[in-house]
Amino acid sequence: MAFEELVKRGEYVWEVPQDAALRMRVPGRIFLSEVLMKYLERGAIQQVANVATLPGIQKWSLAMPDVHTGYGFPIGGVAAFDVSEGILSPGGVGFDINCGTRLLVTTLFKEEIEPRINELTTALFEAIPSGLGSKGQLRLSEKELDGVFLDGAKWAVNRGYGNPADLKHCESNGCLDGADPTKVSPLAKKRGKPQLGSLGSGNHFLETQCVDRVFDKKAADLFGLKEQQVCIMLHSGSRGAGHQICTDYLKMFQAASRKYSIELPDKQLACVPADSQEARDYFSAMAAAANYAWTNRQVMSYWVRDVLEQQFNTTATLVYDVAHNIAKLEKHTIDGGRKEVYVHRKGATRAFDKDDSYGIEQPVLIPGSMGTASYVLHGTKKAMSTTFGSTCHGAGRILSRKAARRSLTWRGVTEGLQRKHIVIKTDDLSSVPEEAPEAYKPIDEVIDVVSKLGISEAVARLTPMGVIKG
DNA sequence: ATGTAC
Repeated sequence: MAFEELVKRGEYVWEVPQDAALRMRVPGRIFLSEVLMKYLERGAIQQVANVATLPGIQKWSLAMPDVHTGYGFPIGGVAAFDVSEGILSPGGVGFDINCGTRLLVTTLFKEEIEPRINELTTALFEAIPSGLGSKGQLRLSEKELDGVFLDGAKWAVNRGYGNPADLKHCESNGCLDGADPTKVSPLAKKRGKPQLGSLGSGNHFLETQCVDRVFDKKAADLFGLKEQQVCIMLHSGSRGAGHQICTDYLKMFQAASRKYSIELPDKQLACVPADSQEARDYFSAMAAAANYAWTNRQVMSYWVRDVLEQQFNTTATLVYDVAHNIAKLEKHTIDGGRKEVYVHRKGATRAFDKDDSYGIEQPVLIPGSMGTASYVLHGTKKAMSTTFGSTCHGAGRILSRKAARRSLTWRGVTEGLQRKHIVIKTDDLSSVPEEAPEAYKPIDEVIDVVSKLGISEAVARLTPMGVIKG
C-alpha cells in the first residue's frame, strides 16, 4: 500500500481503496490537507489498510489528520467493530489506556498571572510529581486501588479530591461501566498502586495557558471561557497500570488470535472475537485502567486547586475531561440502522453532537505540542455520520524521539520557549528536544482540517504561559 | 506511552 494508491474522495478526504488481495473488508479513509500529506508515512497508510482486514469492521478504517505509525493500529486511528461479529484489540486502544486531556478554568486573567508565572509554575511542579517512574502522594491499600479501578473519578471525589460537579464534566462521568479489578494482573496493580496522582513522562504535561481567541462565543460562555482567562491543562493517562494491562492482554491475545483462527497481516493487531471470554476480560481490565486514568487526572486537579488556593486565594472549575486512547461500546447509525459497536479510538477524541454536561455539543479538548497552542472544540452531527463521533487528538509526531534528540538541543528549544515568554520546568532534560514543537505537526493546520471537514468546530484557542514536562 | 527487553 503506497501513496500513489490513495484516491481523493473530497477536500481533505483520501481513500485507501479496498484491496481484495490484501483481504481488506472495507476501504480506509485518511483525512489530510496538502500540507499534512507531506508528513504522511507509508507505514501509517499500511496500518490503515491492515486494520481494514479485521473481522466485523464497519464502513471504513479511519485516520485523523494527526495520524502517524503506531503499534499495529495507527495513532490517530478510529475503527468500529460489530459487537457480535467483530473483535476487540489492545493495539487499537494503545499502551497508555485512557491517555487524555483535562481542562480547568481559573478566575484569573493573563495580566494577573504574568508577573508571577515563574513562582506558579514552580509551585505546580513541586505539587504534582512528574517524570518516568514518578509516584503520587497517596498511599493506597489493595482495596482502595480496587475502588479506583471500579469507580474512576468518583472514587477521588468521594474522598474529597474535588467536588461532585467535576464528574458531570468528564467524558462518561469519569467512569466506564464493566470494570473488574479481578481481571487486572498483580503486576499491573503493583505498578499502579504508588503512581496515582502523578503526571508521567513523554508527551504528558501540565500547562498554565490563557485563552488567546474565542471562535464560538455561545459555546465558550457555556464552557466558562473568556478571552485572556487563565486555564490549566493536564495531559496524562493510566501510568504503569494501563501499560501493564495492555502488555498482559497483548501477550494473551497473541495465542488467542490463533485459537480463534483470526488471520492477521501484522502480529501487532492481535485481537479476539468481541463476544469471547478473552474479550470480556480485556474490556473489564481496560475499563479499570480507564477509570484509574480519570482518577489520576482528578487527584492531580486537587493539587492544582490547592496551589491556586495558596498562591492566589482562588480555585478552578473543571471545563471537561476527554479520553483519547480507549475502546467504547456505543450505538451508531450505520447504513440507515442503529448498531452496537466497539469503537476503538487510538489517538482520537470522542466528538459527539450531544452531551449532557452543558446541554450542547460535547466539548473536545486538543492539546498542542510543547510551546504551541491547544484548542477547545465541540463535536458535530457530521462526526456522528462520518467518523463514529470522533476527531483528532493532538499535533501528531513527525520526528521519532531519537531523531528529535539528534537534530534538536535542550538549550535551543528552551530558548525558543523563552522568546515566547513561556516558562518550563522538568526533571528530564531529554524530554525537551523530544517534545519540541519541531518534532510535531503544526497544530493549527490539524485543527483547520477537522474544522473544514466539520467533524468538530473550534470554540477557543489557548496559548501556553508555563509548562511542566513529564 | 513505559521500572525503554522475550
